[in-house]
Amino acid sequence: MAIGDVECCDLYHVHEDVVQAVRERMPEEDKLYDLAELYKVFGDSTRIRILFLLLESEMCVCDIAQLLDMNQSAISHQLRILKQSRLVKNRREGKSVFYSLADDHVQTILSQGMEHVEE
Amino acid sequence: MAIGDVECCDLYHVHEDVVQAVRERMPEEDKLYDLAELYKVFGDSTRIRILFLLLESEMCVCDIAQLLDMNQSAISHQLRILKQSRLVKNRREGKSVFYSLADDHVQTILSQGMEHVEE
DNA sequence: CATTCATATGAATATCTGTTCATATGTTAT
DNA sequence: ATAACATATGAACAGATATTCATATGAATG
Repeated sequence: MAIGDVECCDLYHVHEDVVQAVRERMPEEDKLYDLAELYKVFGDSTRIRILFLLLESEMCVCDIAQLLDMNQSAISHQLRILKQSRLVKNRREGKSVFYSLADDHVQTILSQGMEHVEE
Repeated sequence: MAIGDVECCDLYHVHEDVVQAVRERMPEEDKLYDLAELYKVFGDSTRIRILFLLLESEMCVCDIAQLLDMNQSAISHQLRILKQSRLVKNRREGKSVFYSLADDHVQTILSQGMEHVEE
């Protein structure tokens, strides 16, 4: 048994070259972690609904809260998470703060996922 | 103030036609919920790592557990979740059960997300 | 048929996460 | 400056979730 082989199921199902290939082609741990973190942000129906609203037009916190029938604080907390992930951006106009999607990428990811769900 | 208008921020930021447009173009609640559920599955680094392993080749539970240095039970639980979401499929070969990606869609979603992360 | 090995599953637990409540910050107008 | 309004934020709580442990199921082999 060569170094790098994986002993498994009391047999050697996976040979050294395959293990090497898998290990080499696996992205770094950090990237996989970040990727999971990104999906986690999409993985909440409140945030998904916010994103779909913003797909239509920019909105202030109060607009979103009313359209989703939720309280202002909850929306504000979620917007903070969305902003930290750079999925939305905001601009202040007087007392209001208007949120919009950060870039086209968000729309792409959403439609991609929607395709899968609609299958 | 017409029916359908949203009173907001003590002003009428959103007019009836905009509200109507947003409401009409919003996907159904059920779909948004399902979409969030889908992303939730991708939103865990153990499951992400499993998916990236399976991108390379099909593997039995034991292979995966060893490659990820986790115990068999944990992997089995996660594979169950992945299978319920139809992201992976499996086949039995003797005592082993081999898992693989359910379809090309999974790969597309993964690479899509990875693009965003790598920006 | 009993044993061994691979996988699945239920219960328990510790951790994480979303919402609410109370309150702070920041802006406008009187 | 003070009042009124929009938003942000911290603490607390309830509900969800990933992992572990113990054990069950299922298949091959002597």
